[in-house]
Amino acid sequence: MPEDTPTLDQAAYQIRRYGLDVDPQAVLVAVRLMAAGARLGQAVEVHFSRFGLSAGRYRLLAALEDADGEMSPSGLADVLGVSRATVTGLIGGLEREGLVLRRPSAEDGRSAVVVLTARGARRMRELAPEHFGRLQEMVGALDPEERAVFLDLLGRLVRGIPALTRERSAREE
Amino acid sequence: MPEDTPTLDQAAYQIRRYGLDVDPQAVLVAVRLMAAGARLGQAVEVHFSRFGLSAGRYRLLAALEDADGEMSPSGLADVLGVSRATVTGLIGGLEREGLVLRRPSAEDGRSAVVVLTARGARRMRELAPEHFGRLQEMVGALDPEERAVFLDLLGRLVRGIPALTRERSAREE
DNA sequence: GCGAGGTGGTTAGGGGCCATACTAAATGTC
DNA sequence: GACATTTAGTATGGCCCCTAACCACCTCGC
Repeated sequence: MPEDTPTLDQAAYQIRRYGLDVDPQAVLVAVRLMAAGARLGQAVEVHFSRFGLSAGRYRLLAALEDADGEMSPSGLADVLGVSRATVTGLIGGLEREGLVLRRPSAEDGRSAVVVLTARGARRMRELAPEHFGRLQEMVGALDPEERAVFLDLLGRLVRGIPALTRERSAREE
Repeated sequence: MPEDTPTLDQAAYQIRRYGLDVDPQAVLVAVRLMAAGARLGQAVEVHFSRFGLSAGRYRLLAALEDADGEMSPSGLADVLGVSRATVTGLIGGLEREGLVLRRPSAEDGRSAVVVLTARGARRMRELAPEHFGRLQEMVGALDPEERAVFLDLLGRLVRGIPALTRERSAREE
């Protein structure tokens, strides 16, 4: 699984196979971004597994810290951009490890409050230097100006993602 | 889950909480790329589900086309960059749908050959116009020069991914 | 030949994510 | 106040991906 795949030629070949009028370079951007995302996602899981966490669990703990240590499950789901069911699963794992605990809400009988434990806070404190250090190292190949350019371009691509899922008008079938 | 999260301020805040000497902008690039990858991944799954496929299954069918319709499971695993076990699962799904079939290899008694069926080829032909069209649309916000810049920067970031998983030298603890 | 080690494929079990469907509690309406 | 609707959280079952373990087969060295 080399890292510069697919190539422009491969993309062009796949498009031409169906006689489509599509820019191979545009397709290449989309496909490479997907591949990079998948690759990065896997590396991040390996990275966090060293601390007994996963990417999702880390993000939940970080969100908890940002909220001064307390937050409801549905609030977490909103902030993390995942479903409530996923948050339930993440909390379960973190609670088993004692990094977080669940307390019923005083105001709302339906609601719960997820609390960052001292142990959870310590875990975050311990992994922070290495975590952020490695992230910085990964991005080190880009100078600050290039990073700004990348963030701009990436943001514009992200805003184009709805093109993949949007319903099309009827006459386009 | 807004699309410009986290912000530079949020990244800076999380870093400062531990008194680390890390560039917030670098961290932001890493985190945004992760978020974009996850977001794109989900959108792609929705996209492919319209054709009764998933991203993994589509990629397998495409790899099969590139190899003129026949390939061994382990060859597919190499090309797709996933484990052999994952390929076994993908083939299972595709075989149930009749898009692919499994045949024992004539030369090697251990090996199997995965064959793209006529139905599989037709499915790919049918979805191609919409698939590539939407990809192009997603990338439409970037002009060709910007796309080239993006591919360059993305490639350099991908080459930095090993920084996340690499073992560190002993004196760094 | 024949046993050792390597390779191909599958199974089992785990985690992350999702959608769907359910329960319990809060809220709105009459 | 009683009933319908909405909301919070969870359980279930699915897909994708992984690793580890396993079996069958190939291949190499003796």
